[in-house]
Amino acid sequence: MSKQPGRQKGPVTSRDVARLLGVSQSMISRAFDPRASVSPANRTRIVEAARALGYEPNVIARSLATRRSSIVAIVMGSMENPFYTGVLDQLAQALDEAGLRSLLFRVPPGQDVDDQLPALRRYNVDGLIVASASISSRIAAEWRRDDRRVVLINRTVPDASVASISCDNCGGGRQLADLLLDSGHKRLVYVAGPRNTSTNRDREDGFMEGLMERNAGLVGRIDAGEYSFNAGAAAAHRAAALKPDGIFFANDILALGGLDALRHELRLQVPKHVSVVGFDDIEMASWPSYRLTTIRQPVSEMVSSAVAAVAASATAQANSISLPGLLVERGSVMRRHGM
Amino acid sequence: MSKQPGRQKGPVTSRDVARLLGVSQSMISRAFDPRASVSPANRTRIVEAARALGYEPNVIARSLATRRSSIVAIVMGSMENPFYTGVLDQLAQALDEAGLRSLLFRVPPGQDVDDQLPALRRYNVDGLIVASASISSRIAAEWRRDDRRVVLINRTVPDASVASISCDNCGGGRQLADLLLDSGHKRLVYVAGPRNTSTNRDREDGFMEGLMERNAGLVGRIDAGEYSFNAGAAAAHRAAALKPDGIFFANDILALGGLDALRHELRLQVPKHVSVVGFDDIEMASWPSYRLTTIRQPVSEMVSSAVAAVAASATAQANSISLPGLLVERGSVMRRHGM
DNA sequence: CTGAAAGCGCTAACAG
DNA sequence: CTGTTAGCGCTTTCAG
Repeated sequence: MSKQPGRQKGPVTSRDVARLLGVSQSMISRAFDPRASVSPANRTRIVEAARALGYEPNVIARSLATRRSSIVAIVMGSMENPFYTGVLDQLAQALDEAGLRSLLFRVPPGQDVDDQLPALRRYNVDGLIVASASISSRIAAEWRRDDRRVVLINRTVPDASVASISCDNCGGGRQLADLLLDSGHKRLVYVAGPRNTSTNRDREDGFMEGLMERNAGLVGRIDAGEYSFNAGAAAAHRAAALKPDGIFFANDILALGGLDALRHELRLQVPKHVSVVGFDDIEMASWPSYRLTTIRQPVSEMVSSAVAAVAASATAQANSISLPGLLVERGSVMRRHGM
Repeated sequence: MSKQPGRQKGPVTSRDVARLLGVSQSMISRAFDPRASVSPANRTRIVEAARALGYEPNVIARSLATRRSSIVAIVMGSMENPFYTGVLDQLAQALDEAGLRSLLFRVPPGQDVDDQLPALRRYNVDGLIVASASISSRIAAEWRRDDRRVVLINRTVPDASVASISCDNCGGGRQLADLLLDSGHKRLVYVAGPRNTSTNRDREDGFMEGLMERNAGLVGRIDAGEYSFNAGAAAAHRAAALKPDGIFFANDILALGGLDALRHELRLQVPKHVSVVGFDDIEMASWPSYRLTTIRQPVSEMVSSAVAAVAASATAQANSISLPGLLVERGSVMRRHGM
């Protein structure tokens, strides 16, 4: 009936370690808290014993006691846009390196994030990184009051109290306007993404401002409706009717779809007959079949800022960061002479 | 000093509900367990009160008590291969629909999954879905003994006790061999992916068997080393030296890279000069620039089987499922006459 | 610096 | 069917 030493029933707990060493259980808990006071001698004794027994603090129990979990939720809307799969990949990695776990939370299209967020709270999630989805500032405030950070990637909200980090979409739009104008384009079309996204709005605003400053304008504006390859192709058909010499698609996936439709369905040459530019610089933009000139979003900086923000202490102030995009010129724009 | 009713300090707990209704706390716990016995009258009274107070059971506490979490970990190796981002997307959605949360666990390239798995155990993760990574059968057995299901997607292990679900890679390889032979190809090259993956091995085996059965063979075999666009391009250069009339790339991303290199760097026409086929049917394979003939993996079936397996009761038997792939013919293979 | 004790919020026997 | 009583494994005062 006596306990066999080597053969525990469950996983080893702090009490097992305590018993082995003849110290109190709370001591071994402290030994794993850097800021707690334990004599150096005991601390090393404890970590050694812990390793020997294969002890690791149970995160769930800790979470129950502390009300934190060191897990952050990544909220994702559609993953149709490859840009976000890149973000997700880097995010997961960065969080991991910061000692945080990622709970992936995929919002079905058409569903509102806000409704699902309370459910997340029950997991004691420490923070929220929202990419490719929106969130009401009321909910954001609730989380904040509860000392849980929320940061938006590539989306901004009016409420200044919620951290958001994004690319300078407006400035990017301007750069593209300048590029197209400088190279002599006269008949420009803008293909818009979903109308309720701030990315789309800012890119368009920047582009339009850039044009107007130089007394130029659009020959037309097409609404693609969503960010997808097929929507880009469909938009290209409608755009082609306008006989443009340059098209700015609100993002790369749209541009790629458009490019292919222009070439393979509309029998137009890009860039000879019409130039096209996009935004994001997803991986496929650099593939030889496309060679799309576009604005590169500084994904890794965005990701590390986001992780830093979510890991920041509660006292830290929520601020919005906007990082400049980089124009990368490839083969989809041609200099036009004459006229 | 008396408690104000409306103004709790923390979130509302089961005890708050109990107090309000004048019943025991355990009763309210039972009310949320369908299999527990509570008088119908009380049950409805409780759920109403709960809703009124905004009570929801705390998952962490539950997890501590039950040693389960309704969280399953998705283990992902590289997300470079777009095939897996599709899998991930669907997986997250399917798990969500099954009432499970997904903890995303990204294994850095070159790292071994096994080392990180114990860390996951501390989260009381109910199960493990491993995609694009390997796991030792020792670890798998450990989890299993602990009543936590592990299922592999697109990877098999010798040990029959771990569930695995994959596409019939071997059969797919055969189909491709037949296709290429039927259309009169004589100089075939196989471009291999990472040598230690079962996907690569099976596809190659199936392909070779298909060839040998018809007394055909390869004119060469190239090792791409990894599953990536650039690796495919590099492999295409080496393959071209062999003057092939048909190339089977071990998967689509390789094939796409190869296709582009063949056309834009090697100045070869596909399929006129050389046919190419891939495997997976990732989204880009259907893009007009590529129109790649390939084998479609039944991703949604694979995903739902995986979720079913991970949610299965402990008594359920771990079995391996292999689903047939579907040949989808597009424009990258040409019928060859003569000789 | 260390130990004792009181929770965190829930589940699960066990009596009644 | 319902209440009581122990925990789950850890953190955190509070004394010593």
